[in-house]
Amino acid sequence: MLTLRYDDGTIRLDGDVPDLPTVEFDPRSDAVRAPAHQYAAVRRALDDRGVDYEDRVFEPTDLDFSTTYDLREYQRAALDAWEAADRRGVVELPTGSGKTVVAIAAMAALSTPTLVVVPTIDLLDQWRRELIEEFDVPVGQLGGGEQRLESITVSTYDSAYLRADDVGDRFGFVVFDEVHHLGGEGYRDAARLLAAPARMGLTATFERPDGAHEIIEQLVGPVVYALDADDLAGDHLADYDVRRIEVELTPAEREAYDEAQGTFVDYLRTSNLSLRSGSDYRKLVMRSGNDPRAREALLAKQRAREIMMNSDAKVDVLEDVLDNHRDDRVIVFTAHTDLVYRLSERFLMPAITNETGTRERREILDRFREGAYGRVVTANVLDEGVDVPDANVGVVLSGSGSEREFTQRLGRVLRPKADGGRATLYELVSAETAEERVADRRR
DNA sequence: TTGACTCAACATCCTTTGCTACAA
DNA sequence: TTGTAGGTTTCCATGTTGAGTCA
Repeated sequence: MLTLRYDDGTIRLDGDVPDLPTVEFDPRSDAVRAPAHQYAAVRRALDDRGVDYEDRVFEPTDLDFSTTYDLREYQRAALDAWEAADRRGVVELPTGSGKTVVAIAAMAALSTPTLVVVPTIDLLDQWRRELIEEFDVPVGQLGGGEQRLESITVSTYDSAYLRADDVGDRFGFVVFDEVHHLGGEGYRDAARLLAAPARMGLTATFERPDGAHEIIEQLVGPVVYALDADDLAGDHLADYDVRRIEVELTPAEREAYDEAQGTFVDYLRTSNLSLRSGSDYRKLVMRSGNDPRAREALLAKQRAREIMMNSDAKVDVLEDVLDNHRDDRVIVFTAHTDLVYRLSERFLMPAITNETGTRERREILDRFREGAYGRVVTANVLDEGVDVPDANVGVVLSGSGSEREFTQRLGRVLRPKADGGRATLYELVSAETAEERVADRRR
């Protein structure tokens, strides 16, 4: 009789194994194996061939999760689409639309041991609080200094990666929150080593510029349901405006920018390098390892970026914006920590960067939530994975060309307003610089 | 328990012209 | 004819995080 069991991140098949596409013979252990994430596919293939087998991958459990959530229409539709896709796939919904609720409803429907994987400790805490409240069962934790397994466990991507081969047969369902992270070289192994047949990914921005979302599709499943902010604006999210404000560089900034950008472009011209994609850029980075001129070109590009992103005129415009929104709740985003501290001093705003400790960060956000602070300035810290209180105005002083970053920042102002008011996101862009292209790219 | 530190991993990092192959 | 996608791999810099270690 054929037997399936979990063994060190793989599904081991002992007995008379038929010819299956997903399995391979492993000469070192003299056994036939499939990667653990192929468990469901192996079972399906055996069932299709009418093969009789004993499945010892999971211990039988007797769990009953129930939930009192009333799903909104689109959340129900997302759950149905995921169910119809064989309980594998990615739900793509904008920030603030209640992605968590979809996963919780799925957990209740399956009532099987579940692992929730999240990118940050902050999200780990949020999920645990929510799950404890919803299911009234002990919720385990992997990461943040704790290693405790329960039938519902929340883990960081790092800990899931470190522990996947010894917990891979404990969970029948795995939820990857902010699933776009799973495209990272290391993190994808976590998904490979887990046997969980039911898999759900949650994100607001599935596609990755490096194309790694295709690997996520193999490991979790394709996008089964997607809505963007415009689909929900007005009903479940605030209506919003995005306003781009062009600012001029000062003469001194212009001179320095043109010189630095010129050094970069000159190098490209004289070195037969054309930059058409991210990989061309990587070629340039590689060259800079042993070509001093390439290195100087990259450093010059870096200087040019700093000038256009942190120009004086942006700070002046920010002053006007803050004046016009005295009674609003404003989050200011930049790309550089130096500027965060400069703005914090000049406008007396609390600052949050990677250097801000957990406790101080929490205090600032709590006061922002209570209304004691009306504005906050940050670099990239609040883009994702942090429970940020409601704001209705965002000011992007500088950012990358990443569509993901833009979507996340927009999401910070989109939670529905009590008074039904509109949200506004300002984008400050230095005129006649590469930043215009950067800003176009992210939209 | 905490805080400070190091380390590894992840993400972004991009020009404006012309070329080719291929699909609509 | 017109529009668009193509290609690729190891480290210039900055920002951010989680894990681990040590006092």
